[in-house]
Amino acid sequence: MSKPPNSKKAKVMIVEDHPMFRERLAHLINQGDDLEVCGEADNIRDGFDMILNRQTDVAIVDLTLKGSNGLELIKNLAAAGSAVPVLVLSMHDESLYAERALRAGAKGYISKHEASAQIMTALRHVLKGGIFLAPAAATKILGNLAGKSANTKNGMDRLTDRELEVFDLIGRGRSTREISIKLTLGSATVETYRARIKEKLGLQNAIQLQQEATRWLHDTSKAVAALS
Amino acid sequence: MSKPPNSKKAKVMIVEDHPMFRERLAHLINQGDDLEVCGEADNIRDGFDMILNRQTDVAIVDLTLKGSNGLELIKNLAAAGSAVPVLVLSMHDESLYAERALRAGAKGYISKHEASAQIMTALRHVLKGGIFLAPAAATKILGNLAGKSANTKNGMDRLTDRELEVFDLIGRGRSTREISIKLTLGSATVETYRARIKEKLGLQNAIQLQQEATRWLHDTSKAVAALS
DNA sequence: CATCCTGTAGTGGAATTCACTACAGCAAAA
DNA sequence: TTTTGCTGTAGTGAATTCCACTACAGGATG
Repeated sequence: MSKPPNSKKAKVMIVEDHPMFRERLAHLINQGDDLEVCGEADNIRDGFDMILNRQTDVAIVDLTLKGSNGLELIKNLAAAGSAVPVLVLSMHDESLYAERALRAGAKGYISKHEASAQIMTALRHVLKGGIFLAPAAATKILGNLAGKSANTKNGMDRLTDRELEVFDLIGRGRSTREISIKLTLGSATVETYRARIKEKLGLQNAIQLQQEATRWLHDTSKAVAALS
Repeated sequence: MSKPPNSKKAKVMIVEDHPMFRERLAHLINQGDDLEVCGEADNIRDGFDMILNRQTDVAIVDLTLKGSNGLELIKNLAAAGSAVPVLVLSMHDESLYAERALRAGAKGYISKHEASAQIMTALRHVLKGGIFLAPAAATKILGNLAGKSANTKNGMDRLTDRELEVFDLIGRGRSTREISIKLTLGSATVETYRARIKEKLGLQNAIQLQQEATRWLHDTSKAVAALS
């Protein structure tokens, strides 16, 4: 591998499946004199391999990759004993995901809606070993850790990672069978998740489940509600 | 900045709420010698004003802005008699959105997952007056339009009273059986309505039907709320 | 009058949903 | 250090629903 021996720059791995976003990110990273992109991936497999094989110093990972869940990648890295700090990027502001990401082993969580300077700040902070969290997410998580009472958690918070993944797919209109294929599971397993989700969210039947999921996806990706 | 005086650049308006994405887009647009960014907005209000006031030649609009739906912006533009062609950007690949966008008056629909070159191609195509659609969405929509060529009413308008009634109840989460009871019909009859609705709206299966109905109800109730 | 559209309904097989049960791994609790 | 509880995974069989067709009558339309 031919690489400049002079590099004191920290190596950053990008795992992100929106080309435009990735390009911009790469550009910003390479612009400073302290960071350089050492690889880009648009799926968890490549991301995983590259992070482990290229002496990565820090990784910036999108949670919602097209093939599968970025959470998966983070868990795999942790399981493989990787010490590479990970900053999670997400288009959901929902601190729901922030908590899950941190639990999975990420060192930071930032929304794609943030200004680029803010994202770079977060990246550098995480590289230095810090934890980066947006204020909103931070208060929520801290609150959760403090309160700790399980019954405080309402609705969606109670869903496990896997359940949430299935819920999301349901909202995207995927049938049980499609979901089972996508996640490489038996359809019986997906059925179990559906049943558990229904139970946790207090839904009566498949129709309500479908509706809740559709609405949830609709509402979380768009509308933060009227300014009234 | 070498700007050939003989060639007027087309003015592009960007309405997109992810800063990183917007920056990259602006950069790509300004890079060529045929286009230039004439404004950027991250919400529909600013977007609307700027498109109308700055002799915009083409607009590129994200469908999922925070605060509200980009669809709204497109409809408003159409209502205001604007002739500015709009290319819709979306992170949903779902062709359901593509159809809605075109109906609302957009001239093109492209996913954010596409490569940047592809997006620029789409933008230029739309600027020149063309319609740009990804193959998947195209086949679906054309299929819908094909059968009853030219002048059939679009979408919902084609539903008969009874069908609309059923559609509404579906959106409210009623099962086929519940609907049949509520309307004092045989459940077989309701099934027939479901089948006809699916056919008229070009829906593939029960899941899509459910989703469409849910969304429709959601949208219309939101519209009603906006009026008051 | 021939046809299309709409409201209503039936049939039978394919597919999905649902209510249970099962079990292993792991973490928290006792 | 057992025990308990949650999570991820999967199976079974019965109940329900979906779906593709077919059917027919009363209007509207051409």
